[in-house]
Amino acid sequence: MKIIEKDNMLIIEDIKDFNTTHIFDCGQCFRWNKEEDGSYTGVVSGKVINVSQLGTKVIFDNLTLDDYHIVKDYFDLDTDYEKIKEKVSTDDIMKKAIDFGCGIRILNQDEWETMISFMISANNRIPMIKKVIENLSCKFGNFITSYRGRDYYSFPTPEQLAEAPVDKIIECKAGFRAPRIKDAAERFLNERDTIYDLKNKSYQEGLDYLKTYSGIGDKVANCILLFSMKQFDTFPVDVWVRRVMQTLYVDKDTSDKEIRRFAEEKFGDFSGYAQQYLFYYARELNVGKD
DNA sequence: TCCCAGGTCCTGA
DNA sequence: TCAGGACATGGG
Repeated sequence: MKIIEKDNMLIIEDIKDFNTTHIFDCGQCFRWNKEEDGSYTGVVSGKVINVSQLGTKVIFDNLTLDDYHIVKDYFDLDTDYEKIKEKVSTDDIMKKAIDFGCGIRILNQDEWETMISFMISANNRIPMIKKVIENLSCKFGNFITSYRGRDYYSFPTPEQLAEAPVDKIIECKAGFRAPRIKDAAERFLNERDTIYDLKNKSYQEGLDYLKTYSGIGDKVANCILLFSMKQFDTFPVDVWVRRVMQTLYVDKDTSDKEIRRFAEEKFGDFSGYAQQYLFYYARELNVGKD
C-alpha cells in the first residue's frame, strides 16, 4: 500500500479488499451519497470527504496527509481482510456471499452517531433513514462547507439534540422515534464516558447497557456494537438476515434469537463480518423475498 | 387500500 | 418467556 499526497488529495495505491460501492451500500452507514461520476461524498469526523476508486487505487479528495489517521481508522485500513474472509468462508453459501461482497469493510463509526442512526432504522427503510439523518443534520448540526454544489452539515451533537424540542425532531420525519432520540441525547450528556468506554468492555456488558435505552432492542444494540464499538462477535438479525438465514441455513420458523445463537456459534469472533456479507448478498439479490 | 421497512415496546397469557 | 398489536412515515 502506497500513500501519496497531491493537490488536497490523498491517493492510496495497491489497496486490498476495498470496494467503495460495497462499503457504502452494504447498509452499515447512512451519510454517504453517490456522485454522478460514481464517487462517494460523506462526512467523517466533521470533515467532508470524497472517495473515488479506480481498481486498486483509491482517492480521498479534500484530505491531506495530516488527516490520514482519520481515514485509516474509519476505513479500518490496518485490518487484513484476507484473513477475515478465510475465517468466514465456512461453506459454499458464505463463499458466494463473500465473492459477491468482496471489498466490504466494516467502518469504525462514531458511537453517538451510530446509536441515533440505528434507533432511526427501527421499522424504517434505508432511503428514509438517510433522509431523517440528513434532516436532523441540516436542522441541528453545524454547517461545514459546500462541496460540488451541495451544503454539508455535521451530525448533531448530543447537546444539540438534547436542546431540540421533540416537535422539531418530528419535523425531521423521525416519527414515533423522536422522543426516544431526545431521551438518548439527554442521557448521553451524563453517560458519555461510559459509552465511549464500551469498546473496551465485553460484548455482553455493552449489549446490556445499550438495551437500557428506550428504542434500543437486541437488533439495534448489536448494530451499534458492531459498527462503532469493534464488537465483531455479534450477529444482528433483521428482516433481510432472517430471510437469507431461513432460506439457506435454518427452518422457516426459527426465531431471531435462535438464528443469532446459531450464527454466533458458527462464525464465532467473525460473526459480524459474516452478517455483513450475508446482509448485502440477501438485499442486493432479494434472497428469500417472495 | 393494503403491505412493508436493517424493530421496539407494551400487554396479556 | 413469548406471541400479537401499535407505532410515524412514505413508497410500491
